[in-house]
Amino acid sequence: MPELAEVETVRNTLKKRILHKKIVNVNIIYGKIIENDLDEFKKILINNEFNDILRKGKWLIFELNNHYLLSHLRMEGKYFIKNSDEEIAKHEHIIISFADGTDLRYHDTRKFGRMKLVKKEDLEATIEIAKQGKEPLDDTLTSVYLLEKFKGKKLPIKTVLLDQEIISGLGNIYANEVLFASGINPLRSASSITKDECEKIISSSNKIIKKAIEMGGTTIKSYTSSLGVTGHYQDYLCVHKKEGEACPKCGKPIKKIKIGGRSTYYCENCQK
DNA sequence: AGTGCGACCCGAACGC
DNA sequence: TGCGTTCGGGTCGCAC
Repeated sequence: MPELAEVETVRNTLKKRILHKKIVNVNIIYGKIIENDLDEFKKILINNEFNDILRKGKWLIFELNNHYLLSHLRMEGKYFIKNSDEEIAKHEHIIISFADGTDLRYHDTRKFGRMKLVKKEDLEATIEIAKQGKEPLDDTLTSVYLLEKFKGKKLPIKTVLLDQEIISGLGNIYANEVLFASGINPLRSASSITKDECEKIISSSNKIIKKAIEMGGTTIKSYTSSLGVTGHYQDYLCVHKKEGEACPKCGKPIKKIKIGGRSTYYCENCQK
């Protein structure tokens, strides 16, 4: 559950459930998720509380007193809310217990997610946050901005759309979908993209991300959030994971290739 | 600097 | 059936 839309869904659902509850215990089962010293991590969280949850790109930002907890779900990170007396399930790696007898549990089959505590004053300088580019829904994401970023880049446009320092929040699934919606061949170099095509990329990203947020995100693998929200955007995918199926526009079979080591799906006929 | 690629993980899907 | 192998997903770090 990798992308901006999913992270936004998690943010909204968790906000309703965990704010202003005193943290009484932290149980770390798999520590490599956490980038801080583990004792330090526990010490800062215990007796603290979450005051708000923010988001930047695909990073969740839990606001504590004096600190922020950054959390990146990567592919399969999930948060569950459970009663503290429930048995710890497989793949639950970090358990944050509240005074009211509930837990916030971080579950990650692939153990790819990351967490990091930073002091409040250090947030903006934190490399993971500082590097984030403009978000698809941000008004300041303009064709002028994209043209400037694409200038001189020989890399395929597909690869460049995945660069979080340029557009923050697009992952492999949506990059495939955005290029299909924009009628752009994923192999073209970023520098060959015209201003008009930049406009198309922006409007398609907007449309796709908005729809995906509305649908609770995409779920290639079955995903149910802590609150029973299931992503339904997969019902709207045009090309991703559709190798050999008919293109929704022209009916020719969808092709699958690798670009920069990543699966890329597109229609040769519709994407020039 | 820009670019390319392996490493990190492990369940699912695939091949035999 | 059961085994071994491959793949995928986002990001970092290292090598060129």
